[in-house]
Amino acid sequence: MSNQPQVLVPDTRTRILDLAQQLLLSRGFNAFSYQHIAKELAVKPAAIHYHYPTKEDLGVAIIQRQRRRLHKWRGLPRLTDLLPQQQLEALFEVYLGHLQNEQRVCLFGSLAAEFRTLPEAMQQELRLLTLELTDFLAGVLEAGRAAGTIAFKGQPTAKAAQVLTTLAGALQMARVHDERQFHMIFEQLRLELLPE
Amino acid sequence: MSNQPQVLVPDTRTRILDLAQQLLLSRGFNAFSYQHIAKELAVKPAAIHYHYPTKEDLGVAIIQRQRRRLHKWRGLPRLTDLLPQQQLEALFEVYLGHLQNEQRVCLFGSLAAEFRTLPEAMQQELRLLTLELTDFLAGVLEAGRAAGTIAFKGQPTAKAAQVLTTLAGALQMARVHDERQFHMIFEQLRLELLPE
DNA sequence: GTCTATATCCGGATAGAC
DNA sequence: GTCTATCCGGATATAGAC
Repeated sequence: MSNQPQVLVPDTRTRILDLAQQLLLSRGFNAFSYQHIAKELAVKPAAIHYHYPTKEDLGVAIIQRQRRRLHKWRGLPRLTDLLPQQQLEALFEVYLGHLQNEQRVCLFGSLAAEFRTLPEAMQQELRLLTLELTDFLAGVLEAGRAAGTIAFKGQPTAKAAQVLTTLAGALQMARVHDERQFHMIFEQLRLELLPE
Repeated sequence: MSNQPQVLVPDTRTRILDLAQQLLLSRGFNAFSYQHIAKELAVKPAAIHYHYPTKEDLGVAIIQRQRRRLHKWRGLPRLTDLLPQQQLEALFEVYLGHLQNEQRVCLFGSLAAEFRTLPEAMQQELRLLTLELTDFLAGVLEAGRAAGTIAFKGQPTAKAAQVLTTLAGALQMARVHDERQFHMIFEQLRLELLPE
């Protein structure tokens, strides 16, 4: 789920975006500043403003990139060739990755709490991201149930929304407590969806 | 889940706490200020500092009051006399109440995202609150399963943690999208836990 | 218990030199 | 593309009058 050409050191613009996303996920949108980024990258805040004039631009860019990554990821043969239950496992792996990156929260989980304080453009992008993610998962769940390898009651869309909010919440739990809380919830999900 | 004596107009100290909690739930901890509270209550920021010297004091007071309310609520005969599945429904009602109050998020869902930016004392109080809530729900689930009226696989503690994070996440979903998203997830939960 | 006045700091953002 | 310098607003917080 990385989309860089083989460049060892990304350009400044990308390094800003990478770091901003890291800070967003670990501190929230209102609690990170251009100065945080500037200090870490050893540049001045004005340089950041050159690439992203306003904080809103920066926030929007983060979410849009994540949407592009999702689209690309959904289309990878490495993913589309998999069986539904394997695609579900692949999605689980992404969330496990969040946990291990010391980030411990996904974009939705980071932005939902302060949603009402976000610029309109960011709100709209986040809505699109969650809709697209839900849509993808609903398709996987439906196909898995048809094939008899994924189990759940009710409508695929409802179940997909439930699973995604649970995963987001589980990452938040890991932040408040520790990894074991996440794995507890995680295994509970797996137990219910993928019974042998 | 209200613990005021029959006073029509609460004292300033309480009005501050009430409003601060409302602001916390709707904007997050870092995005509300003493000035917001002061303007709404038609007093000056210095008056707030008199009652709660620092913002940390205010934040801690909010969580501690919620913990006291939970303890009181758990012990009410109106609750303890109920059957497990009814206690579960009563808990669901609390979350439905959040939704209808235009608040649309619980304390955990509000604070988890910016957790790392919170004062240590608030972090500790929030940990205690979630532990106590999980403990309560785990007991209800276990009793319900023993009585054959609540259905779930796995350990009661794991299921309790999963249900609570799902509820927290569902409220966040309602904020990002609309109430229907919440009800979808909500009915999915009910469908799985309380089958007829 | 609430006010005025103020100290201090940090946030996002812009102008213009290099 | 990055810098220096600066503006402006808003944040938490305190001192001391009333």
